[in-house]
Amino acid sequence: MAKNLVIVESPAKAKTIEKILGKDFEVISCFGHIRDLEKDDMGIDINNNFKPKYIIPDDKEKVVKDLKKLAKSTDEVWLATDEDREGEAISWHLCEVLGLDPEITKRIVFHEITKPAIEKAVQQPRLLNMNLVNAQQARRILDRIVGFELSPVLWRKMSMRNHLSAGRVQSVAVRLIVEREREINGFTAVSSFKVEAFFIAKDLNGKNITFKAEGPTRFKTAEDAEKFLQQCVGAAYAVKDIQVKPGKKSPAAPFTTSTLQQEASRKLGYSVSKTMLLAQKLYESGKITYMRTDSVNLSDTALADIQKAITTNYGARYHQHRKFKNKNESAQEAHEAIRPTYMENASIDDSDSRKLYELIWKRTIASQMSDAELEKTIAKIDISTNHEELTASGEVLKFDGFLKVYMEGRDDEDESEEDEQDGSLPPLALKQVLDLKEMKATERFTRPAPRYTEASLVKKLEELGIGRPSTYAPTITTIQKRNYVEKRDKEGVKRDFRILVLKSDKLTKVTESENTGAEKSKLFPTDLGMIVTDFLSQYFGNVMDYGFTAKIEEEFDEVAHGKKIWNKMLNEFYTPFHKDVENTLENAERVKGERQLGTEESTGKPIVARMGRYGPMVQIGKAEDEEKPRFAKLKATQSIETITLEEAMELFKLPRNLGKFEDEDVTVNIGRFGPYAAHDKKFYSLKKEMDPYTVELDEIAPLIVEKRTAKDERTIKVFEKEKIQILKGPYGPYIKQGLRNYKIPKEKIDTAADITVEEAKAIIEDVKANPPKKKAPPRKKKAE
DNA sequence: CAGTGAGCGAGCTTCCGCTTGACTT
Repeated sequence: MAKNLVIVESPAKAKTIEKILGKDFEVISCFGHIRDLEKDDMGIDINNNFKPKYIIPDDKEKVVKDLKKLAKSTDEVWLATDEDREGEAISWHLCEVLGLDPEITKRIVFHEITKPAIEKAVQQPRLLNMNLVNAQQARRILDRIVGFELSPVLWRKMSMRNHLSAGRVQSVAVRLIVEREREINGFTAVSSFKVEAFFIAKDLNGKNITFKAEGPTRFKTAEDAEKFLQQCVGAAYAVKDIQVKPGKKSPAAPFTTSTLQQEASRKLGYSVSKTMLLAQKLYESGKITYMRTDSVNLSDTALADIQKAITTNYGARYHQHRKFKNKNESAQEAHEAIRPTYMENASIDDSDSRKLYELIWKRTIASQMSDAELEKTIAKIDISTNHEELTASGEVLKFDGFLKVYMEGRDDEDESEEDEQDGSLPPLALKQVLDLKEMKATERFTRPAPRYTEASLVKKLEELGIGRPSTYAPTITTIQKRNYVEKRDKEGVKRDFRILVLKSDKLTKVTESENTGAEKSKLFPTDLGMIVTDFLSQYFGNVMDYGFTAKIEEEFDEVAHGKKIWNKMLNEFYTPFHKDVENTLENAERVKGERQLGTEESTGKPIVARMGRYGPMVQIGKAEDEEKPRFAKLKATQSIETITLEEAMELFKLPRNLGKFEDEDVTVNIGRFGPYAAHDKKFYSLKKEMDPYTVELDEIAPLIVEKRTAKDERTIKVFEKEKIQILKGPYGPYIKQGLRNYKIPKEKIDTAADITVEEAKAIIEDVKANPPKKKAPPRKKKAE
């Protein structure tokens, strides 16, 4: 047994550190937090100065048991959890649980897993910082209060009330998406005319090439643009001025969790959870450093390693030492930036994670490479018939620098409308006369801000200081699981635009069309998300404010610096917050999100769109009317906020009766699992390309026949009387009786077709007697 | 698998931030 026990958070880290520290040290992982607030009564004694009640969660009991055993049989325990608020708290919980004295237990910290950093840390142990621990407790308790007081308000006040939730992070994330959607819905595109002239000139080899020059202004109307082009009839064009300016581009900082998620989304099309899953794999196999980090820092050993790789691969001229500073104030920088552990591996074998690894490798390398050097040329071109001038600009790369390896991607949000890459210009001389090929005035439209992708939402949250590297991916999963937000594509719509062309002194007009507004894999708010957001914003404006987290983070910092008492700070938050909760429970009406659409022509009955118990719907007539109201579910892409009366009426065309097949009616409707046809008490899902509003009987009939034969193929054997079937499933053959399925024992799988009634019955009895183990055991009620 | 939609109200749900495994009726 080693003399010293070092406890870290991550097992992969434990392995590496143990190698560095040698045989006197055993390094073990506690797998993150080992205690959490109890769930009953929120786990907080609010009337007793917010005294927390901590328990060891079921899935941590084994870890804690092992830690206790090791701690007992060792001379000294060292706490080496991460150097941030959470890490400090984990160390304190370890003291409490393992019976260590926080006044003497050695606490060590390092920001990088390198031999010098760790050896240095061991030589300079400190003690637990209780102020920092208290800041963490305040953070934890505040989040619990917000979550566990707001969620029940939703259960009481929403018409759909199962599994709803609210929280400091998730509710603001949903709000961002809701507000962006409304911004887009309320946006009106304005058009203007952009003038481009195409000239011909000789390049260095004497070959004619075409280059582009832009007009002086954008014209608001087609008339103004036409007037300008008319003025250019018969004009001569000459170069009036040439300016050449040097320029440069610098590489981006190495990856943090958030920038990795953004780039993997832009360049590889990965969801944030896919990125994190692959990064975890790379980390566990020792290929990259820790993947949940907000730091852009690189260790000295890494810097030396990177310099070597650059010099070997590209030459010394391509290396430039850089130190990046974090732009983000909320960063806690407990780790390094995300980088390969060994720069000599430019790629790896694993096919799943190779692309992500190469992205990390390139980004890391590029971050220590020279600037790219450019030469920007701007030429002004005179028009003889008026006083206006045209501008041609070109950019030539003089030295590629970091661009040899890597260029950061962009979100459409950052792009201005004219974002075409400037090409190179032919050599031009002052007063040179130019041949005009043609001049065009093209109608262009302003665009609303794009909807968020998962990754651009993470970027926004990070800017607001909301959430942490370990929670970005789970938060995005949560708001989708709660059905506040959904990820989907949107088809664009066709739009005409006008072009005026001046060629050989003749003006012509053409109209072309383009597809606009198409989006792929974007986040859309659901009706539920909008209604919940509106409700929370109305009654809990403070928590829903985009600056709320930043504000309380400042207070947590004050606690961490000993300038504020943690429970006093909590009390200042809680008193008004809880008053809002009580007031809302007492006074707020149940929310239906109702919107009037108009009246039904034939009867004069009101038509509304609203939230029902099973989702958004439209309703004709009122509940208190003599005749029952009619209901119809909204389609997946429709929303209460934007549906029109015409679209609503269309929904009432279902169910449709298509006529008879084999003497039974065939009806078509949309159910819980999408469009289906019903025939002879059986159901058939419609194929994706079939539209339930227009589909015909002769398209449904093959569906019915097809399902019958598929069922025959799936069936191995049937015992009619006992209602037992032996069927072929995706995991192999199984037995079905009534609605329940039973697993066939391994030794009989291959001869499933030979199973007799008696054998099948025996298997069923056997499974019933020894039910298969469930994934998660049912929650234990305390026996005390 | 594929009805529903009012109101009453059993008993249920819920947060954020640290960390990884378990698992195919």
